[in-house]
Amino acid sequence: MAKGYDASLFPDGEAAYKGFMRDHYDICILDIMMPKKDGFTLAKDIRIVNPDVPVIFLTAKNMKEDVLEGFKLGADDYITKPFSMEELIMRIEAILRRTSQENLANAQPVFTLGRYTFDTRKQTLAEGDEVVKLTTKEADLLKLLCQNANKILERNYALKSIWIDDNYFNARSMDVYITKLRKHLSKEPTVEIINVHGKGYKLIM
Amino acid sequence: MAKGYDASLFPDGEAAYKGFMRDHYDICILDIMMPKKDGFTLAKDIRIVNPDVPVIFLTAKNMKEDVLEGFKLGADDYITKPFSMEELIMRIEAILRRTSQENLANAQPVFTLGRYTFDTRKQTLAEGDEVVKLTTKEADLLKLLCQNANKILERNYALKSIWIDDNYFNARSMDVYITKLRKHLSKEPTVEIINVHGKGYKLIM
DNA sequence: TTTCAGGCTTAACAATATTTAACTCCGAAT
DNA sequence: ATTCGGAGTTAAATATTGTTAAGCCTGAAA
Repeated sequence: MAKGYDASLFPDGEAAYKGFMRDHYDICILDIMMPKKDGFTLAKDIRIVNPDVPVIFLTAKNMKEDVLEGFKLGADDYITKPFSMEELIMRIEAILRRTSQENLANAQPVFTLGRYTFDTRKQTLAEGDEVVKLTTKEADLLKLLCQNANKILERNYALKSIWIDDNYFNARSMDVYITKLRKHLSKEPTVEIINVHGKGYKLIM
Repeated sequence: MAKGYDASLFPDGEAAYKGFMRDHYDICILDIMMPKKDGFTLAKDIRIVNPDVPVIFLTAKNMKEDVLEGFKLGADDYITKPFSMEELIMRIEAILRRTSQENLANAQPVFTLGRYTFDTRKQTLAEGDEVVKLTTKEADLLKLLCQNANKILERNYALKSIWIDDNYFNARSMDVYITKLRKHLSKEPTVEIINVHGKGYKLIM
């Protein structure tokens, strides 16, 4: 898609809900007037499952009550049609700028994992004077886990990000790398990679 | 001031700049058309000193170029006059919700259940030195119960939150997990999960 | 160009987690 | 007291994850 975003478009509220449950999204842009499930209802359902994902409402209506209703549901912004694509993109970026502190974590080249020090650039895991070289995949996966420390790293997200394609075999491959990372980190009991069944993995530290 | 905010109002851009340098502000709402120093220039000056403070532009003009210009300067929102005070407040709160989010949502990670200690992050239930690993679903459900301790946890809510869909089979599944949790907690008579017929469950402690 | 080692994937099987099923029990309403 | 739907329990079935090792590919050394 243009501007380097990877986006999904759904024909109605129910399809959007199913899509949201299946994959990871950084932001939701909901049309209030949608077939089957309107934007407000969809936002409520999404909030039950994920209280944090940013939501922007999109509507032709310009009624004050609707705008207030939207913000009460925890909207991050509210755009009335007609609007320019530039403005929508600007507003999306304004929100993501605040939301994804990943940019900060992304920039971070070195993580401290208990007694270990993980250097993402050198791809090394050091414990005192003992330095272990990690393979590229090991380092990529550990980096993602560190960036999402104490939060869930979704399978889909990790697979798409490291393996590009999230098929069965790549998922098995990822499991293998989780095992390897657990072995690498096994000396440090305060650091743990736990599985979140059906969702992904979480680095606890 | 109304709504519990502590706000300062400045007659022009220069006064606002001096005010900003003197005191701490959580958010800036800048009118673009101001005497002495316009909103854009002021925003640039503020950004030099503080790249993080949220900025909202306020203007009578509705020109696209202005809006885009504002967002390029790192605006968090952009409101055109006339606007209602409610909407302004809603938009301010939407931004502050994101900005001042020191993981209030993640809230309490550890609960004490009589002799047991439940760690939601590690998904463990500890009794002295004996630590039991809970499965994801067990931990999710127990967490919901703890968050609603001594209050009723409604079936629908729990199902939507953990199982996504609240159909018959998932309700049966939830029953199974209630049984498991009761077994896990069986050594502690002061903690009990009771059923509220037709409504849900209540964690008594 | 051939060989080899490292890195990654695939396969096979083991262990866990979750759902479904079958049946029992209980509480509220008639 | 009877009936019915929700709730409780256990076990089997299914799905997901964990682990080990074999196989395959590729780039660097010989």
